[in-house]
Amino acid sequence: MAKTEFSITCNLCEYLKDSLFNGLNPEDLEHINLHKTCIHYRKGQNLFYEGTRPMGLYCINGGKVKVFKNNVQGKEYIIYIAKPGDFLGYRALLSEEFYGATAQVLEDAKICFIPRDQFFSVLNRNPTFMRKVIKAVCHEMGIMEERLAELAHKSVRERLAANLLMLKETYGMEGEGSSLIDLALSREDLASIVGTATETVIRLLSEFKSDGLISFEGKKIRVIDPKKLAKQADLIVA
Amino acid sequence: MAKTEFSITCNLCEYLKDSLFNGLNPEDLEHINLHKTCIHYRKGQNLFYEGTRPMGLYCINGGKVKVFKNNVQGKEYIIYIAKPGDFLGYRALLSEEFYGATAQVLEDAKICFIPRDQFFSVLNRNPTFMRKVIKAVCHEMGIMEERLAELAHKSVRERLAANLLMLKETYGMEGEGSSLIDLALSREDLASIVGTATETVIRLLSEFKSDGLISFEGKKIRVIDPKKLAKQADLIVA
DNA sequence: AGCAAAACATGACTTTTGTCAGCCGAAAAA
DNA sequence: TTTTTCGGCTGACAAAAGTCATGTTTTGCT
Repeated sequence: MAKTEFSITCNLCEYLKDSLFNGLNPEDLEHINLHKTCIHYRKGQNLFYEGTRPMGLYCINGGKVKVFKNNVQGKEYIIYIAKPGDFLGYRALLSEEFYGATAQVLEDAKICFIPRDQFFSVLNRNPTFMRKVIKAVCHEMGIMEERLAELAHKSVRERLAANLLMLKETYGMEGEGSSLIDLALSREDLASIVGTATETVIRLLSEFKSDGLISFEGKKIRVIDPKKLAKQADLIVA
Repeated sequence: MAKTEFSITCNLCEYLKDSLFNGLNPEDLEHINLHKTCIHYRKGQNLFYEGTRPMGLYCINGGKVKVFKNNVQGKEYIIYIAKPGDFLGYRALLSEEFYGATAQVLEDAKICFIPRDQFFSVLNRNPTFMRKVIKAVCHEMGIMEERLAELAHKSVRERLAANLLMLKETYGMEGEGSSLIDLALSREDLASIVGTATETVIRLLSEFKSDGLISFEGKKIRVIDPKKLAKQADLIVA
């Protein structure tokens, strides 16, 4: 269970090109590189907890991490699932607040930690980088607004279908005519994404399956008919 | 129905102290001031529409504006309600995307418009201002995450109670022991905030009223017992 | 391999919420 | 002033989704 370190160099990182750090000048990237710590995490370990103070920024180099809020009864709502190349914990860091959610490793992960001060010093001397950060955060916010409206007005069936399509977009591995969602999600986690009860997800999934929209492959879901799924996600009414 | 201009100077604006522009150096504030246009809007007029390109930033100097998304059936979901001192439309402007929502005047308003280029030039030469913007946006995002989790797991009754308390915090005019929500909201608008049907809001409001939690004062709602309302907002189960 | 725990599945039932229809009263338009 | 429209309100009903109970399968552990 001991956290084991691993070593990697930022400017050689395979995810750099998709990351916010892409385009950062070499000296600043090296500054980040020298101060980061890279650690292996096992499934189930927590990166940070809701209500605690952020000490830095997490950068995912492998595996998957879920970020969720717990409600009074202990039920989870998953805000999002981070994959390699994603940053975690920047929201609270930048707003100078406590974490609003907990981050837990879903699949064994390799994660780099950049201390708060090092990140801020790079941020503060790079207005261009700042602009990129603003742009990214505002884009995220647009997605949030979308989800908010969806949650407010769509049925559980529609939301499940929409979320399956979303997961396919983000984690889909394309095969012939169908694509596999490369994420070992439990039904409970899926329910926490959709915002419903586990039993409801189970029932709807088996409906989708018998209607030939999806199939199960081990712990993973394969999307067979994205078009029909999209129909379920929108409104059947026309 | 003609839009009529009005005149105001930024550095004399009574809302400057609560605004993001507070602390901006005098030359930049004057730059904004010289390029802004200030217009009277009547109830029902639109500032901008979902799906169109942002041309600048709106700064509210009087009145109230609702920002909402329309779903397929034309049902609204109100993302938020802006009051004097608030900025509108910066999210899409900064993410360089189309507007994700529509802004419509709820109560006759006085609104200044700052063209895109003028705002960006001030932003780009003020890293400190940028940092303030990042901080504000990230704070907003935390609120969104909160609402997302609330929408996912709370019942309509809980959400209505929570939203009434929120509206009280933001628009409340304190009286002896009770506070009036200074916002002429229709039941339909309230339903669009809570994410439910108008009839449900009506029923719950009259329950809250007969339980002595709120009372009606013209078109407005008075919060009589915030404590009990908070109990309704959380979980009664304990 | 064998066992315990967790995840998945299904049925029965209840509760919540949405929808539809109709009514009333106040405000706006003619 | 009359008429129309709109917002608020209520009842009846249907549909959606949650809860509870129980059984089965899978997984992980020793």
